[in-house]
Amino acid sequence: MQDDLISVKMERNYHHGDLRQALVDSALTVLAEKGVDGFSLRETARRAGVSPAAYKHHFADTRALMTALATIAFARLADALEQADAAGGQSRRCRLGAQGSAYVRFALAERALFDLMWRTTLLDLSDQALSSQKARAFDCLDRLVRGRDAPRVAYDDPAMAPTIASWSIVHGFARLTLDGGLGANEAGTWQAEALLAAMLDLLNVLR
Amino acid sequence: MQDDLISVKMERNYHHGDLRQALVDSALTVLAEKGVDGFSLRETARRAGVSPAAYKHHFADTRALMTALATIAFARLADALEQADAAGGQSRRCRLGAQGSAYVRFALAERALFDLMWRTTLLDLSDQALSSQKARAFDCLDRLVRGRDAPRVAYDDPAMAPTIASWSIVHGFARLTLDGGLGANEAGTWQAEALLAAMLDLLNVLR
DNA sequence: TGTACATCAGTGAACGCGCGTTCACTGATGTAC
DNA sequence: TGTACATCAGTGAACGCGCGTTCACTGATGTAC
Repeated sequence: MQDDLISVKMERNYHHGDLRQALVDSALTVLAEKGVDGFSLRETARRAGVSPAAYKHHFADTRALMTALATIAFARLADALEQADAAGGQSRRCRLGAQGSAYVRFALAERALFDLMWRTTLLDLSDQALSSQKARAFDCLDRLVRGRDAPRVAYDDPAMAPTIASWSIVHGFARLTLDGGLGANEAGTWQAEALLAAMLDLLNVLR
Repeated sequence: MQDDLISVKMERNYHHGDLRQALVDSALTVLAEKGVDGFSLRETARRAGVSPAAYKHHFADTRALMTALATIAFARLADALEQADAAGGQSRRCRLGAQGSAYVRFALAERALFDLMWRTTLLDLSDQALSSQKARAFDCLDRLVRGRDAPRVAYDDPAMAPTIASWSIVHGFARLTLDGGLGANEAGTWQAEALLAAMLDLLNVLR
């Protein structure tokens, strides 16, 4: 009863309560529905039931909002990879398969979010939160492939080849599947999982 | 002298001569300069020195023009792959390296064109010329990996795994390099070639 | 060879669109005394 | 506890933009007789 009154009051408040979160939520919805190219800030405001100028108190510009969304995306990806790694069992080969499969599943399930993560012209790459979540995802794979205690080296160091090869193969497969490079995969008949497993078996990356 | 008069006459002609080709040419320029997202038909018309409506006699709509550009892109890619394959020598392993390297070089050199090829929402996927050039590129790699006489099978057939794994690794690497997934590669210090070679060596795809 | 006329390939002004952002504003909240 | 006032978080109308496309048109070309 009391709660109802409060929540009604909050909904009708001139001051929103947590508009920032509400904007992020509806932005995620709009993004998922319309895709990266169809995304619009006005539509996001509309969904949040708020005027198109309201967002300015929470985000400097569209880029800032997009960057927040991409940060969430990388965080979710990192979560998925870490979870898959933990559930992957003892064998490193199995864990590699589990991570790769989680990567592809994430890309296929969250297509627009996955697109946004790599549409770097739309993002603020100097954003700390973004790059730290991105690093979290990368490190999860790198620790598995190169070993937990491998020294940190530059991305273009030859020692990185196994990690980058693994990342490339799952990333490339996800992109080709999403972008129709591999024929018609609309019907869902595409055996992404099985094929991916077969592909990772071709990769001499562990040991 | 005669030629000069003729060419001057042609330039000033109310009728253009070969507007279709001129539009394609300036579209390629605009695309390279502005990228896929910054591309505009009006700008293309401006560059061709022609009114914004003129294109209608040669292309049904923007999508048709984009599709023509993507077709050219796939044709160029297929050319590059075939050439690399021919120059790759006897060893299949070397030819694989040569094709992979050509693929990545194409992507890095023709960034906007490479982007467009995979931006399928902008293209008319039912276009015959487009799909035949796409197939040319795919077949070039497939013949090398699965062998010249391998039976045609569906893309999601397990027998396709080696071809798709190879394609995925070069495609993924190209995309990650372009999209900054692998750290700052602006300065050109990125050793794409060497790293790619090391990666392909990790792939057990031939024999 | 000349003329009438249909067809073709352009023009350029205009339309309508949705966008991100600006602006002056207003209503609610929090604080000082 | 009550009041004055600064601050904050919204409103909603308006601006300017460039876009793709439409429309009625016009100038050049090709063809029939």
